[in-house]
Amino acid sequence: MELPTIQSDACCSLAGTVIDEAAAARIAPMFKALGDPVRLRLAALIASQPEVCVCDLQGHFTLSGPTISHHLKVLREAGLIGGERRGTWVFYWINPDALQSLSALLQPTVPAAS
Amino acid sequence: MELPTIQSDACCSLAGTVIDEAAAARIAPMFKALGDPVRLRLAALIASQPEVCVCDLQGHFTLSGPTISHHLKVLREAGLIGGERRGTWVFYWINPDALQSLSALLQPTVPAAS
DNA sequence: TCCTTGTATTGATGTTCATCGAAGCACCAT
DNA sequence: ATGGTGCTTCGATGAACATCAATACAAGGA
Repeated sequence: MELPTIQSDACCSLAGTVIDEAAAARIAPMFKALGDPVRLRLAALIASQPEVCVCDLQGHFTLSGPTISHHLKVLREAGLIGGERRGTWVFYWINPDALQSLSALLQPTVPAAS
Repeated sequence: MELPTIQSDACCSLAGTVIDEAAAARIAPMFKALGDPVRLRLAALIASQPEVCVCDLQGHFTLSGPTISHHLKVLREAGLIGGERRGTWVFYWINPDALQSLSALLQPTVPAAS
């Protein structure tokens, strides 16, 4: 059933390691959160400034308030952003560590010598 | 809610730019493809070697053949992997460029203009 | 030419998801 | 208090998704 495979050569990878079931269950929700066009743009908007008020996000979309709020919740539960109410408004900020860990996971470990 | 993290004025970002609607529609499907635990593990397995036979992938999962085949198709249509039949078996390989572009997008430091 | 093995597609089913309107909560000003 | 504004939660709905069994396709061997 299983063919022999060549393992030795330094190859590009998702961090060069095979991801076990537990790690996949932990990491996949982050990618999933970024896997919606609205949330990807929301994350980029939030990441473009130290912090952003929800009131400033709504104008970028032709979506209802509840829908924006839903997507922000998904991003927050994935650990990609944090949020806090301050007085009347609610502010969100990016979680740089989460972005960095995902970026590192996708980074080819061995840059091809050109 | 959590406390806000202190951030310098040089702010992290998804490539330091706001993502417009068209770009989001193009990029989000790649993240979405990685947003399933099975596909994330499949991608990591494929990326761990120059190329992998489907027959070597099946053993890592308790899923039916058609389901594995479906997930491979999703990864392929997202542009993350390529595949080819050679004789009896079908082989898949990772698309390093796709991974690299996603990694760069998540990189906190703004890369040099390209 | 058949049979076997490996992989993909089809069709069906239960679940998850994106979205909205309505309602609720939090805060502020009067 | 009372009302108003900003955001979230609730409940519902139609679409998308993950999964499997059955079927089909492709290639090699008897």
